Amino acid sequence: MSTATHNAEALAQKLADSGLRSTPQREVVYDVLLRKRDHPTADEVFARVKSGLPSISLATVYNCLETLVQCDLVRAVNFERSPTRYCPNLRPHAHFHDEQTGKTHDIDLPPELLERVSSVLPVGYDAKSVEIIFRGKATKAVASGG
Amino acid sequence: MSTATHNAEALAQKLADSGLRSTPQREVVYDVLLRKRDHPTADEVFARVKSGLPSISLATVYNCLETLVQCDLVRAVNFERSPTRYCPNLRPHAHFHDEQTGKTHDIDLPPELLERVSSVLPVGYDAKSVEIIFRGKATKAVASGG
DNA sequence: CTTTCTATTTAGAATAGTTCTAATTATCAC
DNA sequence: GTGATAATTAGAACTATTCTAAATAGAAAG
Repeated sequence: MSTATHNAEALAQKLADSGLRSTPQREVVYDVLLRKRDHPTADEVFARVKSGLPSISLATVYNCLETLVQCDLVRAVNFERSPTRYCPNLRPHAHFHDEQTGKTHDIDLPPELLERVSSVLPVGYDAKSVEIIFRGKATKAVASGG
Repeated sequence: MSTATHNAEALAQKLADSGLRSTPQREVVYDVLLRKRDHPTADEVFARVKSGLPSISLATVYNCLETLVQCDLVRAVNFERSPTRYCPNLRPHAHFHDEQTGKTHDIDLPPELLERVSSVLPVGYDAKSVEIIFRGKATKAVASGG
């Protein structure tokens, strides 16, 4: 079984779990995110998706991205007020935003760190998620742009 | 010397450090942020400022807020794509975003925690700032809404 | 395999927050 | 005061996103 097929099946499963259907649009959008993990914006996803599915609309791309986020297959990442970026990395990680290049890098986190961070919350605060964003410059060429 | 006067002087000093002038608009905007630390949006700041300076324009409020952020007197805080909120707390702190109420709470951080978090960055990543955002619900009434 | 029902997609309009533009006003150095 | 520069202003413009209403597709029932 090809990787694309495998992804499509995993996607179909996750969608079904939420009572949603798998569609060509959702498959292609998800596949685009998995293929090039450079934290594209909705517009960029739209451009990439069109090569495989020329008739897709931007509204659908937004819909599909939103759906994938709801199903916990994708994370939405925001830096200030720039367009939302999408990230299929489900491992615990922070984001590093390179202010010179505009690129976004995933920074893997040791699992105990998120616990340590969450432990600073006073009684009465119940966090569902923690997000860590670094800003600065990456002085070396590194993988995973965006 | 009153607190407001003290703040105004601290502001004037910080502005001067950046080669900028102190103006009534900048003073009032800053004062509004200090008076009620509930992470207001630009619109909310505008509404509050107008009672003291009815002729101020929204564009000026945006300009002043931007200036204060540049001078490191105020932090801009973004949650997803909702309007930017402004925070005069300069101590190291995270933000807790209560999804039920929409309110934002400051979470003070032990200074070593930010170092610990920054220490996960691989060689080649030079972070100028770290931001930590919690999302969830605050189960008890607590100070510092917004 | 048609009908029915609902989910999904679509194009384009609408919205919201913010930034830009060009003109006016205030302030500083002389 | 005069000229130069900084700051403010109203309103237009912009951009990312969401909404709307109509068209399409797919599953389920018969």
